[in-house]
Amino acid sequence: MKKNTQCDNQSCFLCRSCIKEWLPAVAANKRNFVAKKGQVIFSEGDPVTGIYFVYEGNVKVHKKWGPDKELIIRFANKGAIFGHRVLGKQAANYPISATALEESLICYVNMDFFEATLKVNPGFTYDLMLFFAEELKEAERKMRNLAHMPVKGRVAQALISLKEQFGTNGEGHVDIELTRQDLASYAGATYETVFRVVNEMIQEGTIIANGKKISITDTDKLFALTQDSTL
Amino acid sequence: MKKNTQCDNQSCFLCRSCIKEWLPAVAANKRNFVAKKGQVIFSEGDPVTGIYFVYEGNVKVHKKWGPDKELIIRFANKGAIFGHRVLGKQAANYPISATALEESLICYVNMDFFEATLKVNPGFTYDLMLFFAEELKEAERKMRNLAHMPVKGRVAQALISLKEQFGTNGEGHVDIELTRQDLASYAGATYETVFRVVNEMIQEGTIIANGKKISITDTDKLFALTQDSTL
DNA sequence: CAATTTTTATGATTAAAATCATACAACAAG
DNA sequence: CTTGTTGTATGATTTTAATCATAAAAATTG
Repeated sequence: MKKNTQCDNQSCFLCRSCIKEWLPAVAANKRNFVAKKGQVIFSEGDPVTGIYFVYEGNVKVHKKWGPDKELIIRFANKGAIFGHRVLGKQAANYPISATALEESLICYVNMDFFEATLKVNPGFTYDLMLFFAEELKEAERKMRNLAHMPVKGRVAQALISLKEQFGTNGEGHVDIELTRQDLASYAGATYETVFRVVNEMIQEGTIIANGKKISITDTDKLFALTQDSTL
Repeated sequence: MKKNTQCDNQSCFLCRSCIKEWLPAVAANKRNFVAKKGQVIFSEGDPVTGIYFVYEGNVKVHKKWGPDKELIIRFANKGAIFGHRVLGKQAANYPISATALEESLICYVNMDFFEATLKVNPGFTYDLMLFFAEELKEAERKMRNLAHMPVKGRVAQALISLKEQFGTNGEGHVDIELTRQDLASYAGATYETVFRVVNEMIQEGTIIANGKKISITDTDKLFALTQDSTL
């Protein structure tokens, strides 16, 4: 049950994409820490000090609206980078919050070191650019979905994305346990609406849910919900 | 009234960010062409062949939903890059469509040359990455807005963004003429709803509209519409 | 393990925004 | 310059999803 308190210096986005010669510098400059379940790692509006990586665990990246609404932008799990939206700006603020969904081992490097890394590793800069391009493509798809796709489709899409990111475990259910509220925030809808929509999906035999454990039983039907009906 | 048919090799994102020594290569590889008003430059799903820049004019980047709905992701005007979401992938497809809103002078480079440019110009890669980071931050804000902000706020935000991007001309109105339908597609709402909301804003003295010419008369009031009321 | 907090569950009501319907104006094209 | 198309204008109706209200489980914690 003893957990690691240090990362292995080779799994995260940073260590994978920079040249080997730079790894000792990373090791010297990184700071590992454990974030407890529910712990806010940084909050929207906080001054930017550095960039984060997930070595183990799962972190939600979210953006608030009012006191009790939020949109979950993405989940950062093993290897993922977060807090990277603000680069090249001095004294900027994080545009999003990051909260651990489970106990997570986080790796942190400050901004100066991160910028040095970019300078020394053109390959890393290139990979980061590709990653951004991919995220942007995805973000634009989600924007379109939020604007035009009904909630049921968005929930279906959310489940598909979760399955893609987290895979399925031995019992066949998507390997992440989210509260219905978090699923709702990820789909961009309210808890109640998502609750109803999930029930419909269960009724229709598209998914099976046992509390937070959700299995997709009819991938085609789920996928069909994400398509506009007119095609 | 004679218009340019060639760009000046110095104004667009590409020419501004790469080293001077590379400019002759750009000049040799670029292809300029004029896109007429309403002309579809490429369409969602088309195979990717290269990257585009706007030398003059205005291009909407949009994503369809069904036969008669779309979300306008952004407008690309003087100097802007578009069609850049898909990089590092061979044989991918454009995830969005690009349509000229007015007669525009476009500059095109094929994918091979663009990737060569990235290799030879680490500074360009870096700038492109920063640009992506900025766009992503903006996209995430828009996602949150689409999920939680009412239409009126989204229209207000759309007008503010348009003013930021296009400025105001001599008569004080935002220097872009959009159909109400395009404004609606940009705000992620229907024509009718936007029509009503714009009328409200006029009534409330926030903006003045003379057909497609829109002036912002009360910036504070407009801005207030984009904030969540609970703060 | 009792107490508190969080999460799930579900019906009833309301509000927001989409859809439908229709008319007219402006503009482009033959 | 008349005809078709595109954009504007607006009321009525319907749909979707949010809000409100309340209860019961479940999970966490002192």
